[in-house]
Parts: sequence; C-alpha cells; structure tokens
Amino acid sequence: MTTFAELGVDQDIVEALAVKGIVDAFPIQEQTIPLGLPGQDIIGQAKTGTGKTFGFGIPVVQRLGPTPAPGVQALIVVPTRELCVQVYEDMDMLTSGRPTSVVAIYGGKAYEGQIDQLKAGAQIVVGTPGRLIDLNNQRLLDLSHATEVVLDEADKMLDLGFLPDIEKIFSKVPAVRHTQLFSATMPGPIVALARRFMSNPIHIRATDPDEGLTQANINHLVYRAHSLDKDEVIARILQAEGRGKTVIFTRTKRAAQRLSDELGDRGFNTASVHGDMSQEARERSMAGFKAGKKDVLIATDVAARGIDVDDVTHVINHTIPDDEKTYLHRAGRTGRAGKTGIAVTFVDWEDLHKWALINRALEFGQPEPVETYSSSPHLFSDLDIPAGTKGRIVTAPKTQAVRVQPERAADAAAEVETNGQAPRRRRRRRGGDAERVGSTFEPVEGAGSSTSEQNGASDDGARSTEGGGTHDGGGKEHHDGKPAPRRRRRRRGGSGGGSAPAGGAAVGA
DNA sequence: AAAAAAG
Repeated sequence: MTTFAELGVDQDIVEALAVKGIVDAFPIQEQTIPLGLPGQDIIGQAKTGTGKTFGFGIPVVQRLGPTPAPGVQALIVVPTRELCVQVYEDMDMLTSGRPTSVVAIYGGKAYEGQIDQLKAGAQIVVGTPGRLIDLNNQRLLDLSHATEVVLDEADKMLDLGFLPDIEKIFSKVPAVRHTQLFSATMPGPIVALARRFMSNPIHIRATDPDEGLTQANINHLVYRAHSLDKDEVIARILQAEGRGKTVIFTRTKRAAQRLSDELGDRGFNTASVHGDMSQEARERSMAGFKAGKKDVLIATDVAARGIDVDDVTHVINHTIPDDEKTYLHRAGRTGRAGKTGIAVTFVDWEDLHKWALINRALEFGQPEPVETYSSSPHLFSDLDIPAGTKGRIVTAPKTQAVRVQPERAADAAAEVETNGQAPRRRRRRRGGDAERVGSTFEPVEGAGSSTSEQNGASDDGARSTEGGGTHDGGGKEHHDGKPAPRRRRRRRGGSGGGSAPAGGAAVGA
C-alpha cells in the first residue's frame, strides 16, 4: 500500500482525505496521480468502486496551484445530475484546505445559485453537458481558460447520445490543455475516438491480468424470472438476513415508479430515482438512501454509473441491462472499496439473448439462467464469497425450495397493512395475488441441486470451483411464511452468514 | 428502443 503523500499529494489534501478515513491509495490512484500531476493526458480504467474520482481529482486540484486566481480553470463533465452532485462533493472535500472553490452546474435546478457561484470566481466546475452548454451560450460560463478537462464515465460521455455535446464543449476549452478520461469500461473503438480529444494519452488499466472482467468483490446470481412472480421474489430478497442497502434497476422509468410504489405498499423503506421525477425529489431520494433513512433504491440506469453509496450489499436487476457495460456499472453499485456484494439478475423470456451476450462478454460461463421461485428466498442471501469464486457466478444452494402457502402469504400481507404507516394504496386483488403466488410455481423438487449440477457441468476447468456447497442446506426458518417486513426494520452489518443459509455451488468460467 | 441531458 502506498500513502497519498508518497505519491506527491500535498499535505492539505492528505489531511482532508484522512478526515474521511482515507489513508492508503488504491491501485488506480497509485498509477494515475504521479502521471496526472505533471500533466500527462490519461485514459484511466479501473473497476467500479476502486477510487477513480480521486485518481483524476487530486491532480486537477494541485495543478491549479495552492491559491489559484479567480475564474474557471478546470472542468469535469459527468453524465448524470446525481453523479454531478457526488463528484462536486468529492472535489469540495479535496479543496477544503485551500481557497480553491468548486461549483456544480447541472439541470433541473434554479440558475441563480449556480450563476452566483460562477460570478464569485469558482475555479473548478463539475457539470452535466446540457446546463454547461446553456450557461456557456449565455456567456455566463467562460471555458476559455479551462486547461484541466476531465470526462468522468468517459465512454458514456463519448457515446452517440452525448458526443455532439462533448464535441461542443471541447471546442470551447483551450486547445493546449490537460485532458483526463476515466471509466470502468473503455471499449476499443471509444478509446480510438477519445484520442481525438487528447494529446499522446497513456492508457492506464489498473487491473490484475489474472482477474476476470468482473469486480472480484461481487458475486453474481442469474435467474430466469417468472414474470408474474418477480415482485414476490424481490420482496423475498429484501427480507434476506444480512442485507444492507439495496439498489434495484429497471429498464424504464414507469417500471421503476411502479416497483417503488409496490414495494412501498409492501412495507419496505423505498426511494426511487428516475428521469420523470423532479430534480428536487431525485435529490431527496439520493440523500435519504445515502443517509440510510431509506434502504431500498429503485432506479433506472440514471443511477447505474458512478453513484457511490456505502454498505450497498445487493444490486437487483429487475430487468436485465442491455449490454455488458451497463451490467458492470449497475452491479458496481455494490462491492465498493473492498467490501463484498451480490448482484442478482432476472432475465425475462424475451431477454434471454441479452443474457447470452452478457454471459459471453463477461466470461461468466453460465449457459442458462436458473429458474427462480419466490419460495426460495435463501437463494439470495449469500453475501459470503466462497474461495475461488471471486467475481464469478454463484448458483443456487443445494437445498430444497418450499412453496409459499397461499394463506400464509395472505397473513403476511395483512400484517403490512396493520402496522405503522398505511400503504399509499391497497394492493389489488389481494386474495388473487396470494393464490397466484402459490399456484404459479412449477414443482420445485431439486430446484437447487439440479441447477448446481447443470452449472457445474459448464465449468471448463479453467478456474477452481472449490468452496461451494458448504452450507447447511437448511434455513427452514426462511423457507416460507416469513412475515412481511415491518416499517423501519433494519438489517445491518455482518456479511450474510449468521442465520442466512446462503451459499452454493460456485461455477468457474 | 430506453434513458440521460436545457427548458
């Protein structure tokens, strides 16, 4: 481990980091900070949650000097408003020991405060493309002296949706400048495109060549969902022992809102964030989730990239993402800064081809998603990562799934309605729902063991598969009829284990 | 095709 001081980081920044408990530099920081400080153009690539922001942020702050003159000298461009706020906060922290000031420029907010801060002489601007261009057009944001330029989530900023804006922004900053592009994912064609905006960039990949493509601290579970059953399965995951915060991703804004309402009705402490919400509501959701007042965040891909929240133990893909890059970024909301996490993905029938693509691209070596049943919640409470399976697929444990008894499901639902805050609306077709929960399932015998064998057979032997199947196969207390959660119930700390009968056969790739 | 990003 290298300390920041050893990398040439100024004392005031070292102290600002120390206040946050950050002492040792991560590999991407060790590699990019010494290059960024003297002004080397960098394409920085490192897995999710491994410290990229400070990798570019520290050199930006130091290159402006200890007491910079007023005026925008650094520009950091990000793809979403929430990430803008987060990166702003990081940069504000880094500059807390010096007069350098930072401003966040993004849409959905009043212009006034942002303009005031620019007029007051902010030196570092963190912004989203639309508002940056807007203020630049209004001659309220002068970018002609921004000699430090960063694209965070660079591959996203350079994709078709953003590229015209980015080209516009690059046309407004000095031709002679220091340019840094960072992301966890950098496809070859994007790297080639990126070079147009850089001079002699060096491409840093802070990854162990022996590692897979996925983040080692995250385990992955993939299931083919019974669509009528998905809400129920997700509700069961949310009752897993040892669960900390959870982020659930949907494909559309409408689905995010519906699921948020549904899980809220079931008594979970939910927040949501998507583009149909007011910016105020979006920020309230994020703040509540970060602070722990809410422990379930339902989001579109607006939250897929960059968002850093402590103690997210589960990521759930309610709908499978479109490609492997989005998969990595979504899953990367957990397993950050060395912590462990689990990513559960549901694949609808019509999306099986998407799974095939992701499976191949990420080298999971999982031929078919496993069937899922809401009656087997223990499938989803595995936070322990068995040796030899890091960052790989983990499949169902060899336990027998048990069907939810309709009457008990109804009891659980009734309990939700009678405790604490009333649901926003009554569940529809209460009895019918409960009936359906029981009747949707196919026979479940061997749900665990057969899938494990199936997956084991897919192992090509390249990776060790030891360490799986170490669990008790019991966990009867979780098999069915577990009451719906009470409001404010907290499940904190620990990494699975305990009463969670998690575990399972691990599959190499 | 969806989501994001100005209003």
